Amino acid sequence: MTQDRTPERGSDRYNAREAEPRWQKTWAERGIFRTRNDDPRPKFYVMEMFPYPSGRIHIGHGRNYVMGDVLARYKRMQGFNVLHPMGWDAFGLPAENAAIERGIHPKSWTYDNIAAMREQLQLLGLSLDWSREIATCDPSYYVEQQRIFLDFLDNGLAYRKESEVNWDPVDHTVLANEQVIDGRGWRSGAIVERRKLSQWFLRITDFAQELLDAIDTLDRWPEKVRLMQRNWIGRSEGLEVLFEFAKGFGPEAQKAVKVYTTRPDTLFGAAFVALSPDHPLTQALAAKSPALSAFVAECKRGGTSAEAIETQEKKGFDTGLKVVHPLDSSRTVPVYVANFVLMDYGTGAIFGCPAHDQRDLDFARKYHLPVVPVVLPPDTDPGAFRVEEIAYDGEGTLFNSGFLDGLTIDKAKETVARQLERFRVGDVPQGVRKVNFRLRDWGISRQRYWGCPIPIIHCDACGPVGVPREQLPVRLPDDVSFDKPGNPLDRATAWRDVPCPKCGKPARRETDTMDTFVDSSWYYLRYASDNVDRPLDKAAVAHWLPVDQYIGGIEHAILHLLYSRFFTRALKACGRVDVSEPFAGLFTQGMIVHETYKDQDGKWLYPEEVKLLGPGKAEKLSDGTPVTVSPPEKMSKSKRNVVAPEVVADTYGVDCARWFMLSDTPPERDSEWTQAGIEGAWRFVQRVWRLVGEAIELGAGPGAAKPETFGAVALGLRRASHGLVAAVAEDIERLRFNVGVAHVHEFANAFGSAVAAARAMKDGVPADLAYALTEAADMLVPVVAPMTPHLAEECWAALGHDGLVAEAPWPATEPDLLKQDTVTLPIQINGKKRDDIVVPRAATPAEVEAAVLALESVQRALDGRAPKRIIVVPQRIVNVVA
RNA sequence: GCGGGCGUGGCGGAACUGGUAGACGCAGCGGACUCAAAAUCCGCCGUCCUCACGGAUAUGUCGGUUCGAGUCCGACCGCCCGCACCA
Repeated sequence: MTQDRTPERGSDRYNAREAEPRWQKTWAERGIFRTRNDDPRPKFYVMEMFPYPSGRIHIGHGRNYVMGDVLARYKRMQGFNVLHPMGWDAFGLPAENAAIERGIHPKSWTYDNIAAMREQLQLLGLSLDWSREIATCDPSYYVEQQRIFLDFLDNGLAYRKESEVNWDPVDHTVLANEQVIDGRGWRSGAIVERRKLSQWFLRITDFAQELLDAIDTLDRWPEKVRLMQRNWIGRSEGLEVLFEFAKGFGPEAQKAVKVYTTRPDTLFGAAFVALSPDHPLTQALAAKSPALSAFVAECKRGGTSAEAIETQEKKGFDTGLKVVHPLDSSRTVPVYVANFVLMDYGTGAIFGCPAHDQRDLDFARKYHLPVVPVVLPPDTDPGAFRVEEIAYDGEGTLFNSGFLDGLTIDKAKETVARQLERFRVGDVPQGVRKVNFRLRDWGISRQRYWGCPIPIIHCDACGPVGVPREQLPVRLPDDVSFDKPGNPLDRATAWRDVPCPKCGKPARRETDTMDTFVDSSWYYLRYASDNVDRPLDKAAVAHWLPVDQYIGGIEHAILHLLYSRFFTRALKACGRVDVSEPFAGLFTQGMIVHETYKDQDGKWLYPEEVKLLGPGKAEKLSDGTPVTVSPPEKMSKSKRNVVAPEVVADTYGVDCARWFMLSDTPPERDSEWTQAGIEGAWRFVQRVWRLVGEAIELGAGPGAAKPETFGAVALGLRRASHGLVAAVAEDIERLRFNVGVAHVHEFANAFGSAVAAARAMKDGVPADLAYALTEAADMLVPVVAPMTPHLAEECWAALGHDGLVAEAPWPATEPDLLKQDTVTLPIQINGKKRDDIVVPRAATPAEVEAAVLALESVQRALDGRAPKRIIVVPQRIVNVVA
């Protein structure tokens, strides 16, 4: 294995193009990244969010894989049994679009893309266990997903209900919210209708409280993500209150309407009650009132987009009904239908307190309803307090509120709750405490072809029946056509029409498929099995989970991560796994951005079509015409500001790309890809190669005996070497790759100085320095191995080591070399640095003080006076207060 | 509107729990080597004053706590991100 590649000094360049494929082949042949479940070493599970196989990757996609790879390789060297898998999030809409637009079958489009992207990923030299590769579109993967669905069904975690969707009447398809633009379908341009369909839901809300509480335990997640999840779950504590209709002002069918409020303290400020347009009472009233019916229709026309909602005016319709105030039977309050009241939150009805809620205030001003303030801000004169255009939602004490006057908001809430719990309407309490969540159950039905089939057969007699497990998987039929709008599965009669498993009568398969978020909610469990064709292996899952470090984009902060957290809990409830939290550590990496270039005709140009002339200046390579350079943006095919990994590999080698991606910018921030940057990385790679060459030439070589004593130069180098090992270990553990890179650079400078010193010695290199030079190279190479693995292998072999550095242990450090015998203390006078002093590390504060007072600079500053105070912070600093 | 984060040289950024601000890299400038260039190596590189020694000043702005503040507290300015009729 060991080859003679001793670089000749100065003349020999490291040839990445030749070396990189060679080492990748060696790794693959030896299968060193294949992980065994029965390995006795402690486990470490690191994974990056798996990619959607969209076609080809650009270098921007590589960043998170490289970061995960550095950690995986480092942990292996630290003696862990590392699981570092890869797979494909392979179902989804783009494959169907390709089928519609280009006539390519989604399956072949997807698998072709997977093949191309797998090759590109392998080019990056990632230490992945490809034997556990999965593709979510493969029946071997989704068969288990169908079993899981049936388990959920059996355990009451999956159910069917009517739900509204965005329906495109031209394409005959359901649209996601983001596919609705200005109320029209993004492809057809048809006005989108809201249609009710019977769909499958997963009961994530059963776990709302647990999902919320457990966020507190995720101490290795970014605070930002934890906060986003808390907000998304959106717990609120409130009260459901029955408002009885006033005599002669109620509907016939019911005595009272139930509203939900988190501010029962403001009840005395109630000016109106408002119902959702979808409220059953509204529907009943609209049936008899054409005017109300028209108003409801108008409300439904509004778009669902954020902008549409934001700009939408508050509108109401006075039903003419009146309710009695729950705490003051002498008062009545009008009942409106209002466009801003949501049916699927709380009870679909609210009471409005205009003085303390901006939305209610806007509504009240429009319909000339009374605005009575009931919460008085601290230190405010009750006579002078007015609410005009801005509602007051701050702290204060109650007033204008009868028996609540003088209470704090919290006390008043409690008092009202107790009161209304005692009051009765008929035989039920008028008020009931209620916790509500913003989180809704997860609708997973998609009216699409390219997704996991829902294993259900609909029978007119038996209803929806689960496909018997021995008949799984329900495979997607290949023979479908995309020449007509709508879901091809609806027309695949040979596949669709089957007998009912229960009664045998003619029935039909469910033609909806699952949301692709289902596919990604459990794939990290699938990797745990070393045979992915069998059902989830509970023991393997228990062994590997939770994932120790998960790395991916911030765009998945809410849905994917919340769904995954739900899935582990739901599977646990079904007895399938024993883990609750899937990801112990989460890291969200930044994107790679690149300048964009446009020629004079406004056409986007690829970076390789452009010659850079200076900051912000460039010309077209082909004809020398000026090019407009715009600030860096996320790499995207449409703007052509992409760099292909193959091109980088060919010119500089992938180690350069890896090194550059890890350099300079903190990994959680966006990083700019530049020509100067990749060239800097190239210089560094060559520099390491040269330094190793110098160490081979000047050093003691492998197996040399360690000298008894070391001179100043050798000792200095040894301290630097051992310090490097310790520093970079910590940097990688903390995922601070940019700092790790800086530490390696710093060491390279020290190494270079020691080499120069060795060369300058007339009588040859002394044994102590020769030993230190070899040791320095033997430490530097494993330290850079996680980051530039190919270069490291080449150096490792050149240094005369037999095995692979990828399998070598992380270098051991000598504790004595990590601490200095003396320390340099900065000396401050009145907080300003005036001098330095070198003292023994163990010096007592009294000794330091004496030495400091003897300093000429201190004497000069004191000018004969005694110092007021001397602060000695051991091993840090001394401050003399004059 | 609500919530969160961030402001450090020409640029990316470093600075452990309050203890030498600007590590390291990029760009720039000067030098060595070379017929010349590339590569490489050495030196300089926040701002202002000074030939220099040295000094002053400096982490968005203003104030506070402290022997000492980039770091802690308060107010303000600017930028970025998330959520958004959730009662």
